[in-house]
Amino acid sequence: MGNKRVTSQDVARRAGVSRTTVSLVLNDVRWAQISQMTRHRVLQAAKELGYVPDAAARALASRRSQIIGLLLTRSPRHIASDTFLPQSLYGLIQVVRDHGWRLMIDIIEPQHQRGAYLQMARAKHIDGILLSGPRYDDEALQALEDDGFPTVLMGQLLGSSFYSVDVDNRNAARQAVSHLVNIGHRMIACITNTDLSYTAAFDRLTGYREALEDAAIPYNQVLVRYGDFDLQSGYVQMQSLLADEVLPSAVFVASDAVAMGAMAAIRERGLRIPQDIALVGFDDLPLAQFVDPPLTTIHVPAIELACKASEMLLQLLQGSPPSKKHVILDAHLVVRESCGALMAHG
Amino acid sequence: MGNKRVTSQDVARRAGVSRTTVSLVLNDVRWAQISQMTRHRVLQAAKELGYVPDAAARALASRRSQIIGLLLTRSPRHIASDTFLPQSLYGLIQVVRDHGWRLMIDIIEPQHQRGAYLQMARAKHIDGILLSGPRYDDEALQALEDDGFPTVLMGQLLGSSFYSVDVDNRNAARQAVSHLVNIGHRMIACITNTDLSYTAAFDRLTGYREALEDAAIPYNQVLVRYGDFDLQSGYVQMQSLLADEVLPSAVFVASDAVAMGAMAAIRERGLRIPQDIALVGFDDLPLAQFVDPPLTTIHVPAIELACKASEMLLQLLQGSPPSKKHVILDAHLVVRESCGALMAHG
DNA sequence: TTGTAAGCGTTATCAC
DNA sequence: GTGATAACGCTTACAA
Repeated sequence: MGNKRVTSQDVARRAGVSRTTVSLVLNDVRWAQISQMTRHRVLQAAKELGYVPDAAARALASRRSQIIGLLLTRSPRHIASDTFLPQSLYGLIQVVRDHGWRLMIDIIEPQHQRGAYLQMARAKHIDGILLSGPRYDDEALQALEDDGFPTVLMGQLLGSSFYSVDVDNRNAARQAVSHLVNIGHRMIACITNTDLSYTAAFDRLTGYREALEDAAIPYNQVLVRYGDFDLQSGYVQMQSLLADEVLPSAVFVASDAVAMGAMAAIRERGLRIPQDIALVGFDDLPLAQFVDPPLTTIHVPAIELACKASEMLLQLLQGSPPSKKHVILDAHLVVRESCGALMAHG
Repeated sequence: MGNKRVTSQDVARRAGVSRTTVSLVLNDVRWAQISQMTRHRVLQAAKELGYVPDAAARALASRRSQIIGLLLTRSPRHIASDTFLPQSLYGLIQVVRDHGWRLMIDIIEPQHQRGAYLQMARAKHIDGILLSGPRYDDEALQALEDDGFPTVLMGQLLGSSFYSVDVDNRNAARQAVSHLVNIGHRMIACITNTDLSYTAAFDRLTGYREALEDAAIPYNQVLVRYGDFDLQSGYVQMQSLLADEVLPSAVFVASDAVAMGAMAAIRERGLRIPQDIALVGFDDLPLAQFVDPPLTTIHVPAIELACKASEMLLQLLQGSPPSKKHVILDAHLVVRESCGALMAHG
């Protein structure tokens, strides 16, 4: 209808006050004591005119955009099959919106665009960063750290000063593999979720090694394969495992998505799960309980993780830093049917 | 390091030119002919100083934010299990970023926040909207249309003037169901992807009805169930179908995710796919070919759809409206193993 | 080919 | 309690 843009000036005029007052009222500034009457008049006028503050003007003047940047550090093609992402988004958007902020999303490719973090940060497009999937070999992150830009990691980076939320990948993996050991497996292969420059991948593999060590089973590199986030990679790596002379009796796959690819390869080969090969996954995607057989896996509280991370970042941005720098959420084994029961000896 | 913010003024000073020139060079303004030397000096200075234009200031002055809003119209809990979303994001982010824009994401809940579109639009937070999952009962959309706010629908809304990209849901569904008919099924149930206020759900159900009609099979409402996006809903609705006295010999499930829930219910009941019950899905998620049995489904070019939609919106925003208002991409049946071959008669 | 100057719509610092 | 007024950092007519 009204084509001319409604500004705070218009509201001020209509309410018979100054723009300052309008701003004070609309931003609910505490220390500025506004009379109830004035306050009401302003609110009324704003409503009648359908006034919506201009985001850019506000950002420019206040020096904060009220936007949080969600940065995904994976190659774009991995995003497409990232079944974990929707859960994160769910948690994030909820929290961010409830606080009156917005979410901007971008992908940082491992190889290129190293400086992309800083680009968004320095352009003041965003006030803070939520970084998913930190990598050990990410130098640009260092720059963020030096700048002291408000950042919360979804994941972990040992030795960095970033706030972070994560599960204990190492111990969870250890738990998963120990489960396999406990039901009698000794020939246990591993397919990682992705390459080891991702901290989560590295930690999960470490957990695998530790569990073997606990059971005095020698670590055998021949039994390890490297997944690459998606189903296809699980399928291919499992095929590779199945091509060896001697087959593992169980496989720890450090990602449910990769595990589902692996399951397909096992079936295709005419083998049964868990009778011929037992499988443990990691993530507990919503899908995990619906596949055949239902996947025994590590439950990662994806939504909770996202919520916690965004809450921490918002606290940081609102001047009340969270007490804990590193939050570790519980991840635990969920036993379903892909491991079977106790193995027969031999 | 340098703590004071670098402004275009600083760059201008260093390059020995005015701020205007800096702006002209950095924005690559065509008609303003800048000498190669000046141009070079400015670029050099900007680089040396690590200058990054302030997003808010730029937006305020130019009246465009260079941000595209991706609005998802589903209830937040559906987002969590939306395995389609990652593919869309993949396409979107690619295109948007390649054009130098950014992506802001938000969820519009079916019930609340009707005005949320306008909020973001009027705040000029975003220059254009990409709307995923339009619904027939969405009144707020009308306001957008009246405002003439640049919008592209991922999906369709018959009778609206919005630009849109979609597949032909009706015909694809018809194709899927006809396939079942052709291999001998007559008792064909349907589980929708979600409730019928979503245009895609409505159209797919219509396609189902049409295929039955083509085969002179009466439409039987008893055989229809309503899914709700996620696996769980497929599981529950399939159970409901299996609880009837007489079982269908095939089910058309209008979403792969829902179909996977259905598969679990069928297995749990001790029935085999496709021998006892044949299944056709819709979407062709990356997962579809890896489940057991591999799912026969309608392939929807998700990434292409997202790319196309964002390209159209960008064209719109850059003043060169796409020639076609409504783009329909090809969706076709992919035959895998969840339907089996020709049925035995009887 | 480049510079001057007037906005853009807020917020924030003072006075009153 | 409320109102001037100066930033905020950039774009863009218009002038030179």
